[in-house]
Amino acid sequence: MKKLSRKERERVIKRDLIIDAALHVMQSKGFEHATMDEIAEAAEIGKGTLYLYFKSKTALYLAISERGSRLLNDQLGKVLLLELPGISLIEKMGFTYLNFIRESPLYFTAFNYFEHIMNEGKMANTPIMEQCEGHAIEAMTYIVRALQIGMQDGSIKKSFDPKELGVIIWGASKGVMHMAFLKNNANHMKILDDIDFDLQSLVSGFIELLRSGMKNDLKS
Amino acid sequence: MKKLSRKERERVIKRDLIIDAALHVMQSKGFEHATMDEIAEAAEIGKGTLYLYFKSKTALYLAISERGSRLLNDQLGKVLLLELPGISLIEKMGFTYLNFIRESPLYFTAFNYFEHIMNEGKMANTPIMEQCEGHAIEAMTYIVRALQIGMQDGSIKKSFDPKELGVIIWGASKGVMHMAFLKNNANHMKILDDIDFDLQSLVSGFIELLRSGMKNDLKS
Amino acid sequence: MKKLSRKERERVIKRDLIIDAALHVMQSKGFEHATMDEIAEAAEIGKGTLYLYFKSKTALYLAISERGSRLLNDQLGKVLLLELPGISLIEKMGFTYLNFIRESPLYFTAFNYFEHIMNEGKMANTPIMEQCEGHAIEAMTYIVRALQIGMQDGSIKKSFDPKELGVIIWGASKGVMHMAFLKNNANHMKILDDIDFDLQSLVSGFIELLRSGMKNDLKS
Amino acid sequence: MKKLSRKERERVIKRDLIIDAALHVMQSKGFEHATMDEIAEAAEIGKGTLYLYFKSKTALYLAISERGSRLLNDQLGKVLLLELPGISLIEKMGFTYLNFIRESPLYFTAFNYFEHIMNEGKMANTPIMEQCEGHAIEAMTYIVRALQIGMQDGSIKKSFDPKELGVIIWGASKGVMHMAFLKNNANHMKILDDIDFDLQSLVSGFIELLRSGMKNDLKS
DNA sequence: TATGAATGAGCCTTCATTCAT
DNA sequence: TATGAATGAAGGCTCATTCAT
Repeated sequence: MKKLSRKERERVIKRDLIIDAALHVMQSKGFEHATMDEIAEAAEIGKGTLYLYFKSKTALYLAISERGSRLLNDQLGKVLLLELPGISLIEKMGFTYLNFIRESPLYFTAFNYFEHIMNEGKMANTPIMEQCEGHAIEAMTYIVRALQIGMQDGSIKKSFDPKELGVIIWGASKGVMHMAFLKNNANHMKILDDIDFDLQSLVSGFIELLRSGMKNDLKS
Repeated sequence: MKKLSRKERERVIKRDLIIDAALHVMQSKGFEHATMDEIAEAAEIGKGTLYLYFKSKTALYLAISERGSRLLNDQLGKVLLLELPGISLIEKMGFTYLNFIRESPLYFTAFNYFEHIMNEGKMANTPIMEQCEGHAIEAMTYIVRALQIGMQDGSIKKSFDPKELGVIIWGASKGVMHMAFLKNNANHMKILDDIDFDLQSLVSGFIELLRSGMKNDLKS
Repeated sequence: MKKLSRKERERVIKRDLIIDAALHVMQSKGFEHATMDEIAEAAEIGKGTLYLYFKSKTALYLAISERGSRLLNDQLGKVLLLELPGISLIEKMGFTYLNFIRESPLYFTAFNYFEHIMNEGKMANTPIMEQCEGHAIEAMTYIVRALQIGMQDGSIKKSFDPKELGVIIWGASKGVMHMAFLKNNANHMKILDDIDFDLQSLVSGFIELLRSGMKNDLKS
Repeated sequence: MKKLSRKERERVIKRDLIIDAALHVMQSKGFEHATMDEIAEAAEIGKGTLYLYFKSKTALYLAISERGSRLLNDQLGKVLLLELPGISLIEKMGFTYLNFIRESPLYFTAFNYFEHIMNEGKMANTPIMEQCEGHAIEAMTYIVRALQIGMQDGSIKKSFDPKELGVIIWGASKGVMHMAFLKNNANHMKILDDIDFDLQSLVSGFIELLRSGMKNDLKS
């Protein structure tokens, strides 16, 4: 499509390396305890340079979220191309989400950060914010499309509004993922010790619950 | 039961007034941007007095969460006493949660704060922290009990492990509530504008989804 | 002499109990980390009551110092009554000081506190301050008297000015005691580990040094 | 020896300027009443910059002590190179110490602060702390060496253990210096008014006392 | 473009002292 | 006389952001 000059290409690469470094720092220090100094050092650049690439700490965090949701959307988009009944698409999307989070759990935190920022009304109308929001809309759209396909092929009940159901599934998925993460943490709640589950089994159960709940039981 | 002296009663009342003030400040400033100075001023007490009642900012935040979950548990506990099939108990609990959050949305944020603190491992072994955890366990127990009742009375499938299903429902509920809040906020995502829903309808849909998913379809 | 009413006697007793408690708290917390709250609690009185007996934290500290130097002076005064050559009186006073500090090391810190306060010019002209200063003058006087006796009975060189020598001995003694305390502490300097000494041996050496230095060698 | 880059040299210079400023503030406010704000203002830098050079208030204090003891050791070390009997070396060291303190009395307070910190066990194992301790050991070593020389050349009695005697001299010297300072202060004890002495005469007297006490009287 | 020294607003927390009861 | 709840000044420290080189 558009051709980037060498300078521009180098800039994009460096930007990505900074995000890599930022993710690395957050893995050990936690999302909000990571300082710009540490990130700059980890990226092996000066702090001033860091600010050349990201206008603020928030912008850097959002860039992480943006990258994460972009990568996730790539995978969700491919699921939608499969020749499967709608309900199976939803199921596949669920496991796609699960695997993505399992491999890069930090993005999960980053997504939450994006929503936090949006809620606070900060950085409205900035390009990065709009990109993030665009990705969120895209993800929602994939889910809604799969639901619509399912309602048309008869695999999913028509009693739900597809958009509303999309929001429900999206929200509920995040909640279940969050719960699973709590257990994985060193300082989780005692109650979770009594229950034998992990990320995989919890999400599987959740997807099975969804499947049963959405399934069209009527003979047509 | 136990009789508190006048001093003790006054102390409890004042403590509650401080929590009220803290909640009020957070409504305008947001949970983490509220400062101890502002809270003290809102409570019309000196900053030193504030520290007399709450050893740290975190302890104050946790006290808010503790109060919230205590109030919620009171309501959940009463639901469990109703003579209803298990699946209806779950449904009622869902709406109880919904209404509680609608009336006191700040507690929702406070719950999340508690989990955040627990995850970070701060303040482990403090009384307030253990109270909060106790409440969380209690809430989970109410859900699991309702599920067990439902499995016995035949209103809920037996294919799920009740405890694991409890975790799923608990997590998913929080996720859906969170989604609904995003919409209610002034700076919500554009995608949510296209969809006609509110807290009520979204949770209703979610509960209906749960109901269908858990319902025992077999003739016995 | 003067007769104290019952009220006055009780007040003196209580004052002493508070000083006991304060000393006890300082033993564990250290002189400057002891708070008025802890001291009041240890004395089993209210904080307000504490302020009825001592106008300020500094006044309390000075009262400790005052008691300490009063007790020490009592002992020094008795030494002066002994029928001994002056140089032996000095020696005896040195060991008296040593034993007093060994039995009640906290007074040593209290003495230093008094000098600290005096240096800062705080609380000048208060009764307690003047009492403390009076005790210090008294202690100095005992030393000077012993020196004068020694110079008269020929046991001590006359080449020194007795008052100046008194100041030297007084200051040097405190410095040596301080050094010995450093060794007794858990976190003392490594250099002190290489040397085999304790409070007793160090002070003995010091007194022997003094004795030799002051001794009159000339045949008269 | 080692070559510092321009940046490194500038940093060292600035660090020294900050220490100068800190010393200046302490001259008027006293050691512990000097605040980081005041010191930063006196150094004409921001508070953040101050923390860039010194990690904590304690670290700054220790840096002052470190500089002081380094400067003093330089002078003590040179004394040891002189071709003089041991007893004269000790005497010269005494006057070296005296003059050093007279010219930079604040270092005297700083030395005491170092011992205070060491006693409390704070900041153990930090580089600055170890430097300070190293300097203290070095100073002690100079004294002990001079004593050993004196015992070998016959100018000092062999009846003392040189190390123990070193500790005694070191401690006693500090005590006498301290006493002399009390007199110089605006709010000194009245008793000192009656005595005609100053830093110089007091220390001279003390050194004469030491000399007599240590001198070898035996004809060899 | 790259740097990193400098900044300073802002926060939490402590604790001696007061005073109404 | 006794109390202890209330106070608020004061201080140390962090860290995102800027800017001169």
